[in-house]
Amino acid sequence: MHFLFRFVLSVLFSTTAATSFATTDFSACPQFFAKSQPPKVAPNPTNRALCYDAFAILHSGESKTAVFVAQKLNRASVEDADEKRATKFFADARLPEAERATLEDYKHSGWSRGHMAPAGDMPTVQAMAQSFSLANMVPQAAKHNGGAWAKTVEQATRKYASRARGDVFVITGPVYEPSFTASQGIGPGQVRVPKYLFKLVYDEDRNRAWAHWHLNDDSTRGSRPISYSELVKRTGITFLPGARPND
DNA sequence: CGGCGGGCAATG
DNA sequence: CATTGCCCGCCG
Repeated sequence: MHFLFRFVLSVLFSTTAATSFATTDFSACPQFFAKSQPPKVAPNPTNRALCYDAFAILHSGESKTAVFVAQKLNRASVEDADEKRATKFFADARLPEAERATLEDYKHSGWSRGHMAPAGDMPTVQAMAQSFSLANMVPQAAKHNGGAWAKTVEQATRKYASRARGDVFVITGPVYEPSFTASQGIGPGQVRVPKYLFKLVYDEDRNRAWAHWHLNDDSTRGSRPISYSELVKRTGITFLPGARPND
C-alpha cells in the first residue's frame, strides 16, 4: 500500500465538526410517540434527543447507544418500506465526539452493529440511509441479529403493522446490567454491550401493547412476548405516558 | 435447498 | 470511499 494512497484515504474519511449538538427534547418530532408523548426516563446530562425522518432516538453519552428508538408504523409505511438496503454506517455528527460511537469501536469487536429501528422498516431512501447512524446501533450478537431478532421480532412487527387498522407505535432499546465494575465496552470508545434487547409494540387502534424481550446472545430463539407492565417493571421506563394500554 | 435479510472483512 | 466476496440463520 502506498503512502500517498493512505493520505488520500485519510482526507476522504475526515469529517467536519458539528456546529451545534442535539437538543434534549422531542419537540421537533412528536409524531413518533403515542399521543405525542415520549417515554419518561430519569434525567441525564448526556441524554440527547435526535429526530430523523422515520424514527427518533434518545441517545446516551454514557453507553454511547440509544436509550430507546421510537417509530410509528402502519400499513402504508410498511408498504413503502421497499428501499434497497443501504450499507453505510456512520458516526452521528449531531452528537459530541466524546458521547458517540465510532466505526472503529465496532470494527473487529466480535459484535455486530444491530439496528434498533430496522433498515427494513424505512420508507424512503433518505430514512434508509439515516437508519445506519451508529446512534441507531447497539453491539449485538451476530447470529441473534440476523436470526431470531430479525425474523421473530422485526419481521413479525412489520407484518403486524401491515395488517393493523391504524398506527402502531414501536419502541426498541437495550438493557444493561446495573453493575459498572465489569468492562462491558467495545473499542476505544467503550461502547457498552447490552445484556437484553426489547421491542415494545403498541397498537393504538386496539389499545394493546406487548413487548419482545431477548437475551443478547447467539443462542437466543424466539419467545413469547411479555406484557407492557412487565416491561415497565424491568426497565423502569414509562414508555407510554399518554396511553393506558390493555396488556 | 434456494432466496432473502442480517451482517462481516479485504482490496485498490 | 466503492467494490467485491463471504458467512449465517430462517423461511417457504
